[in-house]
Amino acid sequence: MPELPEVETVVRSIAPHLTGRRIIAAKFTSKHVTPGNARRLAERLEGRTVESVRRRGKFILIKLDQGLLSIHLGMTGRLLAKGDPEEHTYGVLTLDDGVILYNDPRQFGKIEWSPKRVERLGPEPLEIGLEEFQKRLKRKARIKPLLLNQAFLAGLGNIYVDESLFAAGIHPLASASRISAPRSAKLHQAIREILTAAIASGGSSISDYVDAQGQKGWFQVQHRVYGREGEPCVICGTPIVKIVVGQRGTHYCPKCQKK
DNA sequence: ACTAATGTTGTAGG
DNA sequence: GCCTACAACATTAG
Repeated sequence: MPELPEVETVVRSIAPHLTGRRIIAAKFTSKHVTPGNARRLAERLEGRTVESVRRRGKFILIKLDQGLLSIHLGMTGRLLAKGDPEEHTYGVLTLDDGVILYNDPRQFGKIEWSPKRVERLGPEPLEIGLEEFQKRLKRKARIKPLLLNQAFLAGLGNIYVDESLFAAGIHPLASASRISAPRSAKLHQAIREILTAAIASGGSSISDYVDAQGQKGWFQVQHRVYGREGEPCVICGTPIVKIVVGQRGTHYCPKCQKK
């Protein structure tokens, strides 16, 4: 479900329910979502008070009076501030006021204590400056897999990479180092504008994504290439093409996006 | 039955 | 170290 805008929306919608709350009890029931010792993780959480909730890349970081809890939603994770446990509920936090549920049918998500993975993340796409962005682009890799690399930039996923490359007029197979300065400047701006607009729309709900209240986002209606294979390009009318790049479905306009 | 899905990680090879 | 392809994780929907 989750790329930067979706995770940001979840953080904003869950924060009021978590901040200042005390965790009375915790229970985790998936060896995939909570690898290692789920029981010990629960014990570490019980009795703790939540100081703040923030996002870093696609991670939800919950700062406690002692320690840090991180939640990554994987592909189908949902963090909900209401409802009852269901078939695929693998985490329950009982608060002094309220309950937080973690649902995840595919169990690709992760709930961890002070994860090392967060330290390896690249810069935030909404914070990096143009100069630094262009400097980091001087690499041999193809632009699409590079933008998906969380150590390069933290938070972009398949939808927003395709949308950003379309907006910048860059072919997904283009070599990053060969993108001209005006083009990379356009890409930098496109990423910022698209992520900002997506956050304002509450994210994109393709299949699973909802916020902490169970509300869907609406940015999917503004997608210009993602999920539009065979449909006319909104700029030139050429049918949108779908190929595979780095094992990921990749949508682009063959006329508007040149290598 | 088969394929693809908003993600990440580990391995192998160039 | 960088880059690429492939497999794996588990479930659902078309």
